[in-house]
Amino acid sequence: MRGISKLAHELGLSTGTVSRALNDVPGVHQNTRRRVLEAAQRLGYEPNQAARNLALGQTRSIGFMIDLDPDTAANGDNFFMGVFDGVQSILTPLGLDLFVLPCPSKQHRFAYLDRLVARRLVDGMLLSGTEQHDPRIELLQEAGLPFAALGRSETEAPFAWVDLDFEAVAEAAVDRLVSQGHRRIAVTVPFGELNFGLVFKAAYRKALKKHKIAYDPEIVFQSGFGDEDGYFLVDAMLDRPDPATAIVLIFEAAAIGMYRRLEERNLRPGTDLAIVGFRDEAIVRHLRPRLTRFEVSLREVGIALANVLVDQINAKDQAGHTPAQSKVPMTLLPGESDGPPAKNDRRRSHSLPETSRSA
Amino acid sequence: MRGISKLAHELGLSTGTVSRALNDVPGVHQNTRRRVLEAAQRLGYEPNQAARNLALGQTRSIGFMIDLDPDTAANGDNFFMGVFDGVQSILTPLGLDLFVLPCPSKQHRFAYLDRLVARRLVDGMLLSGTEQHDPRIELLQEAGLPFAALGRSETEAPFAWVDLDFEAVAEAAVDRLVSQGHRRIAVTVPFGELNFGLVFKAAYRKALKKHKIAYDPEIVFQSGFGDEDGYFLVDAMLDRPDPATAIVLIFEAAAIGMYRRLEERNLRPGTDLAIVGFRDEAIVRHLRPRLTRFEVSLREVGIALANVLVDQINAKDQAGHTPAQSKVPMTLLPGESDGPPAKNDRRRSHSLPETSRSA
DNA sequence: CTGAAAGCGCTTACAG
DNA sequence: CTGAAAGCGCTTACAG
Repeated sequence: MRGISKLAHELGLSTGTVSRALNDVPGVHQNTRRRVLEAAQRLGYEPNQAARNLALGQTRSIGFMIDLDPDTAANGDNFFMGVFDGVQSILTPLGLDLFVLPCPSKQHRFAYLDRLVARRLVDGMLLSGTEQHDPRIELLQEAGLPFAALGRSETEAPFAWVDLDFEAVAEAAVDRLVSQGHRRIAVTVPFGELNFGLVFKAAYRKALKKHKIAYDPEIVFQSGFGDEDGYFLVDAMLDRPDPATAIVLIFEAAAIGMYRRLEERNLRPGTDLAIVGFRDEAIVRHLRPRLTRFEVSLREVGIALANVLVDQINAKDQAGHTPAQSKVPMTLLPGESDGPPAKNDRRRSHSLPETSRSA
Repeated sequence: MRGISKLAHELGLSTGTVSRALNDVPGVHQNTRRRVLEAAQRLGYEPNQAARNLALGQTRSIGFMIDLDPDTAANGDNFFMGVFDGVQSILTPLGLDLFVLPCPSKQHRFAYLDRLVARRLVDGMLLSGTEQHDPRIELLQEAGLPFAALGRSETEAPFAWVDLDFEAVAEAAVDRLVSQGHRRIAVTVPFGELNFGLVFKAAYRKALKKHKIAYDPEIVFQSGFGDEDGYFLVDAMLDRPDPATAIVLIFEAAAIGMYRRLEERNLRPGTDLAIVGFRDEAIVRHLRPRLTRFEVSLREVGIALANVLVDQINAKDQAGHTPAQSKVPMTLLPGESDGPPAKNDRRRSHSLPETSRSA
């Protein structure tokens, strides 16, 4: 005999009573409950999770799907740990466990999720790295599994999400650059289908419009998450007709590469090219001149995300429930990397050091 | 009706036969098997995980416990994603799922693990951030749950582990510095009980002995994982009698802070102070002068770790099985940050800029 | 080769 | 307030 029946046997009780005592079901004598709790404690009893899940039809656990794809993982690295902690701070008090489910780099995200969902492994799912059209969202909607996404998507039906306030970033950055005298402001967007690129671009266009600046797709640069992407960005930006005088990044690491390449070209960030960085991170904190960037609490992101999911779980089967959606604020940390445009443009040096990657 | 009984009903078969067909149990007619597989595919059937776990007494899944403790999380950030991918590459083909189990920053590691183990959530466990004495190891041994640790520990009974080859790092770094003419070589060790600090220090002492250099505990510096730790390290190193001429780091980010502080003091890494960095990472790749550092494949770490665990699982209940233990090689990437000691020591400037943190 | 039945360890109406 | 029993959805000896 093992598990709850062993415990019940030792106590001379039925498993039903023991179960009720353990689960705080009302209608158990106080003394009985005390005896049960004491014995459980003493014998180190914990209910078998599988049996409990089967009987209850739920798992009391939440999955958080992340990508191990090296392109985005480099980014995720400095992002998710903080988010997890925020998520846990909400879930743990509710008795919900968090399992992080890393999708192997070689596996298809949809197939990976599909299998997990069908196996009824978790009661709720957290998604990240949402794409413009993200079939995972429909999958979860059809499966009736409560979920919340870290990131928006163009998907038709409304769904629960939390996202960074990319609109605020675009507006604050453009406003600030314009007030410094910039009129030709470049931006970065991610490669591929990641939805935040769209969101950011739209907000950027809106901000330009506000200042009556024409939109020029030529100075919207695709970039990856690495600092080397910033390195190559400098040449791509400057070695073209009518180069921009400023750029707004939505990748943390890019600023590092940009600083390095600018230095190699004997140019100075903030003087010869204005740079507004993205998230405040240890890796950019010590750039000189100090990088203008945005602060966001990853813990708050996790908290918001967990709250939105819990709301979905509570509202399950509730007909007219509107999924919650919220943006986490990003506040500007002013630095000296985004000064006014240079009076005399010394950026087209003819004795440039070669970049390590040939064009 | 749902699940396997629904599937069986549609096919006019018993659940037993369907189960056997699905699980490749021999003794099912070929045509029957084909029909079952086809129907399962068509109806998107996946076995309920809880029911399967309960019937089998196993979960076919592996847990990987990580810490969300901010002190170490900053490190883990740039470490675990690569390791996960390596782990998955071994587990997935074996039909084992990986759940990452993040221990909330406020929760006690032992209690967190204890609960997971008692609930029989996984068939095997991967541990990280092992401490000198790590009670989690005994917990798992007593529970009889197969496990492998990323990192060694002083724990009595032998257990399965994979670790970075800190010995090779210490020896290669000291050899190289000595051959450049250094005799006074400092090292860093982590705060707290993390076991790799001990391992590294022992290897360092051994390497010194080889070169007949006396060990001086005064130049063994405790450090955290952040780049700011490197920043403060510079003053701690230099502003003392008889400062070391070289230092070996076992934290990636520290080099960044050191470079910055040295620059503020008008000193040059590699010329005024020799620095040997730790793991090659994007964040140190662009330091100039180029940082001498070590390369290790995180994927290989994950692969080794998963293999060691799988070996433990297979050997379960096997009496005389010796747990596998292995070190992942770290190979030197020579840079220019560790040149010979300066002829004239210009390190004690009397017009130092203040550090931002007062002493 | 297939089916009927027991069992995995819980929870929860239903009696008493 | 407590117990006996059914049921959650699988797997697997045991018959046939």
